[in-house]
Amino acid sequence: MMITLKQLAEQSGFSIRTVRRVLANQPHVNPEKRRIIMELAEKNCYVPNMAARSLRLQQKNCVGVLLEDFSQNASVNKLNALDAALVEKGFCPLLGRITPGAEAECEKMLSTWAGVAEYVVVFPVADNLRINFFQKLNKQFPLKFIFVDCDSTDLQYCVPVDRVGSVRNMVLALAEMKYKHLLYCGSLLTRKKGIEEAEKENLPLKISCLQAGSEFSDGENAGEKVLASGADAVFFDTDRAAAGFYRFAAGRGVRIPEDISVVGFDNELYSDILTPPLASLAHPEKEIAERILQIISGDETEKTPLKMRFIKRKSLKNM
Amino acid sequence: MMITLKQLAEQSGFSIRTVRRVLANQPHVNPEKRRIIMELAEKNCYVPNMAARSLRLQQKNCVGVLLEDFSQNASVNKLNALDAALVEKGFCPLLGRITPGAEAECEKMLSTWAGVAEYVVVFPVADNLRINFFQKLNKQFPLKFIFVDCDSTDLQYCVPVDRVGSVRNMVLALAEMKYKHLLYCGSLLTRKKGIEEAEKENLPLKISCLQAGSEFSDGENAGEKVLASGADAVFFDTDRAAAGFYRFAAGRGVRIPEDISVVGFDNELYSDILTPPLASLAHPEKEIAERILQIISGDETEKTPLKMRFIKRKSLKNM
DNA sequence: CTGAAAGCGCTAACAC
DNA sequence: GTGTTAGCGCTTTCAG
Repeated sequence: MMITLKQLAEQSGFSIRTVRRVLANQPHVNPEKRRIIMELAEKNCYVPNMAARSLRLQQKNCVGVLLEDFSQNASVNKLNALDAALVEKGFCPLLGRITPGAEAECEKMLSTWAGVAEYVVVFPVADNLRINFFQKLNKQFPLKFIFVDCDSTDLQYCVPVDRVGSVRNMVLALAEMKYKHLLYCGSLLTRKKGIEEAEKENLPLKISCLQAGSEFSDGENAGEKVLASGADAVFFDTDRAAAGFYRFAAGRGVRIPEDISVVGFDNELYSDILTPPLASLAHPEKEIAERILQIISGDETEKTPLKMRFIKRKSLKNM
Repeated sequence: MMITLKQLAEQSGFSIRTVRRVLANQPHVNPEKRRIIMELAEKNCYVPNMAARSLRLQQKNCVGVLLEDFSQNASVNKLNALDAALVEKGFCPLLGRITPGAEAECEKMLSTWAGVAEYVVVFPVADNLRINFFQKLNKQFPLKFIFVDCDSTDLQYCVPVDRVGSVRNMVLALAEMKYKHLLYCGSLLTRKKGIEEAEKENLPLKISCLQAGSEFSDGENAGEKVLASGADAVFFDTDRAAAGFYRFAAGRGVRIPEDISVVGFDNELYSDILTPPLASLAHPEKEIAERILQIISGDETEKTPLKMRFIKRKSLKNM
């Protein structure tokens, strides 16, 4: 099935060393012999065995990627950007998942990564981080974990994303756009803190809060209260919740953005497809991938938290 | 960094063989020695080296997964289902991408999979399959390719999905729901053929076709012509195109499903979030994953093409 | 019950 | 220019 150097050596009549020289493009080989060996290798589709190579060189060219959720929270966008960056540098992404409640399976999986991967990138659903579990992993496995978008400083490597500051900046931007009254509808800590940071600025913008969940149905169910608030703009925990509000609005004949403007969070794949396109805070996928590669390459220079991008779309006025 | 069996043997004073017995839970070890070795291994977080293990056992426990697109065509749903199934059986998914135009990089990546993976699952964007390239891969690499949702019979392993028959059945279902006039708006071959198959049934349902692309903007731009057709139901190539029509409808005050019912294709993550929720043909992700695992496990029994599920939602009448 | 040793495929130091 | 050989960490056969 898989031809080896040794077999190539036997079949060609030359030694392993010479065959190796040819296949590794090293000098000091008789051109004629080189040609013969090259042909033989191509004919037999020689491909080096990665397991043997890793073992011998003591180098691991896989990078583990751990996702909590394949369908939400724009994690797929991050995976996409990271995958592209990894492959470009010759690394192979090993895909895994952390399912809350299935920690044992996760550990089993990680143990099969030892020896082929050195780093493991973890994309946790933030605000939902089980720090203890990750710290245990950090100690238990001969793997270097890189935690993305996670505030703890105890963990070996981190790619911090400043959600709080990004929310704050978004609020400032809304104030600049002459909005009068912003309602925050949600319950996630980072969003709340960002709102509070913005409040400290004494903006000419009234800010009020409505406690609600972060799912589609939460946004839909909060609809009446959102309207009752009299706000001219509403910010939701997630694009999902914002999409729920869209449905409520459609049912009630509420016009977006004429009656009320809407901002979501995560910039999901569908945000642009909704009508009107939903303004949202986008994760800096590219920059995250870059940082991760810096860490893996050993030149970890930048440590400042990354910012999210405020994507203005037609769910805001004058877009 | 990573402790080895040999080091464990040296530190404990016993032989590699004995240490191995303990760690592999094999019998015939003095209980006291077992205890000592066990403790030492735990203290040092011993994890077996996968590269060495693969090499020695000549078995590959990674499975490559090749995606064409991370954001469209519900490929993420399939990836999700496959990943879950693979991990459950103790396989590690190796993630890769096929970018049209970047075949060379794809080959480079595949060559790094040799020795750690035996099978590679390919999720091509159907109707867009570059058979030649895949056949070349099949010959060139010591890897067994499993092509999902792909009609060619020349390729070693296949998990066929009967798109044509599924479209046909969807049309029959619409006829049963008393629709009078269905418009197919698109250009993809499998959809067209499915429509043709349905036409052969002489249904009490007028069927007409409108040539259009499969992207969001295509659905949006086709809006006027769709209305002009007088159809009471329209079927698009993709959910994306259907979502484009939603936007047109919102702008023109066209009510879905009162004025016209809509059906998409792919059952994207957002289809349920649109207002009204978009009826669509869903890929049989779970069944695909099952078939793939059957092939990998060597008991390839079922060969009949899988069917897609017609997901009825409120973009249809009386839902 | 325990240990010595071979070998998976690859790489590279060392000879000639 | 070319060949021999040790060894990465693990598994297993064979001897004691």
